[in-house]
Amino acid sequence: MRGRSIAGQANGRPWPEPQPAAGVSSSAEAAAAIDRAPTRLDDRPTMEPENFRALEQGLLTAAAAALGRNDPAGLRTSDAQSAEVGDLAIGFHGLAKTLRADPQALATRVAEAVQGDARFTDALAQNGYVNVRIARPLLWRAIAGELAREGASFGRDPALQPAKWLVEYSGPNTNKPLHIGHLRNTILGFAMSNVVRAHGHDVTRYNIVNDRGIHICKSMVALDRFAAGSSPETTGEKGDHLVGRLYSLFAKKATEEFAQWAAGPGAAEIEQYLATNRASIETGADLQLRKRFLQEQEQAGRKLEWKPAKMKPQQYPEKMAADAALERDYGAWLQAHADDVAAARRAEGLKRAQAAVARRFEAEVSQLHAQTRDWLRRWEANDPEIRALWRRMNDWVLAGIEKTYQRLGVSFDHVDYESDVYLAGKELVLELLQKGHARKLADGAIVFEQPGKAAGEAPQEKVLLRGDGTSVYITQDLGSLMRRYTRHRFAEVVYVVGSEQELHFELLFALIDRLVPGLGARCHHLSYGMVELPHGKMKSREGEIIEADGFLDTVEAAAAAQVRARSAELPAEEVRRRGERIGLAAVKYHLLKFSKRSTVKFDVDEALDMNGRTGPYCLYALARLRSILRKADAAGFATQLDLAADASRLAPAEAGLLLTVAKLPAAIAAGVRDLDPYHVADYVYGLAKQLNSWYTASGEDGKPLHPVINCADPATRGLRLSLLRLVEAALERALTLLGIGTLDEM
RNA sequence: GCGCCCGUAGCUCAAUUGGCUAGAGCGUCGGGCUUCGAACCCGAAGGUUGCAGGUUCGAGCCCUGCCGGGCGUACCA
Repeated sequence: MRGRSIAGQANGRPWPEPQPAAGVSSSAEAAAAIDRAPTRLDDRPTMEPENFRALEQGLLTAAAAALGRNDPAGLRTSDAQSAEVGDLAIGFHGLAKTLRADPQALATRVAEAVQGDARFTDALAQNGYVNVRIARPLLWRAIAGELAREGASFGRDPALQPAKWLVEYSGPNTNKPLHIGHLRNTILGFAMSNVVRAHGHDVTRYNIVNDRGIHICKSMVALDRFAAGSSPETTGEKGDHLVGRLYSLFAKKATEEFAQWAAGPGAAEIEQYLATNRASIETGADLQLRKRFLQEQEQAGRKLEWKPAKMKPQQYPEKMAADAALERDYGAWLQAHADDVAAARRAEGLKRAQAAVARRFEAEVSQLHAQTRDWLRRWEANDPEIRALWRRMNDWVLAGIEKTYQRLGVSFDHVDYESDVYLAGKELVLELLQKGHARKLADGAIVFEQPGKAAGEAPQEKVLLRGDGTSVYITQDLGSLMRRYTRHRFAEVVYVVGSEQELHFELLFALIDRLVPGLGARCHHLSYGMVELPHGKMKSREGEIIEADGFLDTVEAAAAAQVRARSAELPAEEVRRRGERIGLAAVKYHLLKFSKRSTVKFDVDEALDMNGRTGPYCLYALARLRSILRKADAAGFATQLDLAADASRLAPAEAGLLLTVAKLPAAIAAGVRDLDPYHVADYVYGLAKQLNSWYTASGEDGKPLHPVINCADPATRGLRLSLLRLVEAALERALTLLGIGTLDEM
């Protein structure tokens, strides 16, 4: 599993020509797909559309033909305005512009032509759109046929040119367990890789383990000095938790060491700092107090009014008077809070002094930090003793993290270790230098001039290689990216990394583009928002994190408690199993239901909530559906998909379900287009909701509108059972793409 | 300071990439279990899409300027 040596790997130049870009999605590709699709239904009326997409293309071609055009360029389908007016719509605003025509006139002409087409049963022209209803038998055969043919690969784009994709996600550190931030990354990345694969591409999943650097040395030193002999075997802890605890222990001991020093030999140094910086400290503290005062006032509805840009001159006197009053109150407030003022100044002074002195302390006084630095040097020098300890502790952590991946149900095809790749890239930087893309500073550092973003802004000098020849972050990423390219010749690569690293990836992609022209545009940063903790509600101190395993335990236990409450007779083991599934579904769906840019405010209560737009809701809809199928089976009814079912009996809600089933490929395509699995999460909920609504719908008399097992008419019952098979397949498929496992019973 | 992202219902978020009447969940109020699973369904109230201009047949989406928030701006990773 450990990555192979990369020695000599970077010698394969010159790099081969890049492959033609296999686009995420482009108009050219769409046009090519239209050309390829067998859509000339009007020429060959007996030909059946092989899938929903072909049906849409058939409609577009018919519309184009009605307007005297031989291809549907410039037209595309969208959702009908409502289910009452049709299944699909076409808007004519764009075409009207190029034709210098009235959109409504075009829509009317198309509506008239479509009326006479047996494939369509209704056409309504309104507001420059035509809303069309598709003949039910045709709709049924196209969609049911597509699912029957595609099976487990339902959702792919048959017109797609498959390409090689790499998706990198998770990126754990070996000094601590996974936390809630890793959880979003890992769930998002795994779902993304599934969605790209489902679209039809060849995907390789990558993980990158940050297993080297000063952080892991701290855990090692803590073990050495304060916990000698500890191991997962002796303490019974999960390896990642043990090492994480040692890392915290190091921080605690280092703080103690500093406090001791500050109270003794360092006291004079701190006092001196306080004396020299007194004025600045008092200003800083006072500013904070003023901010506090203004916040208090604002809550009471008062604030500084002086904003000349927004004021009319005649308002000036009034606003100035208001502000003056506020200032007077501030003076009084300060006097009333004299103790606070003194305390704030003391606290601010101490904070600054410690920050200022701590750096010197760490570098010159601290024994702990000295040992850590020494061990890092020995690690880099391949000291066998240090390497052995490092390897042992990394293995503890990785074994622990692997367990977390297993319970999450995520996996990788390749794992890179930074300890293997961190030296790669030096030669690439030298190559950039040779080719004139980078230059050398007086101290030997090699820098790249990243052009300024704003007009007139000076270019930023980015260091690619330090003066002493050592690598920085970008060096190793450049090396591993090139290594992956030479190995896989990928068409596209996706890095799932938080948005705070956008600049880094811009630089990385600009650099790789200099080495392999055109490659930069095929590298993507799936940049997602932060996971915020609700500070108010949870009293989470700064730096405190929610650790993944414990969090998952909490959610799964809460889900299990609900299962137990609902079905008391269930064996404990089954309660636990369902709790796991439901809890995981809740967490995963919560992390995927927002678009990627959105910051997720991780309210544990909200993630725990099983009602509303949640994972458990989706699981429930599917479990309910499966319950019907089970009972139908037991009653002796055929429940397999019947392509020849009489679709003319489809109720409106059922045609709607059928249409939604058919839109899974579009949701997947949108997910790939935006590099955001959120579209699939949105799809699942929409389908589940539609199913629940259909299920409970009743007529004026209060009787169920859509009985299945109790349906008196065998043909309708068969059709409904078939439809449920389709919905089941679509729900199962979409949830699986999100990495959410389903249940037969809840 | 500069750059990127964001600002939509009380709260949390969508909006088919510039198109039909801006939609969901939570919360609030009201209704629905003697028939296939109520972790459900139906209905109601709730919007000057931060503000001001501009482009367009058409703007939540594009442009400009403000206001407010987040992130970044390392020879850290």
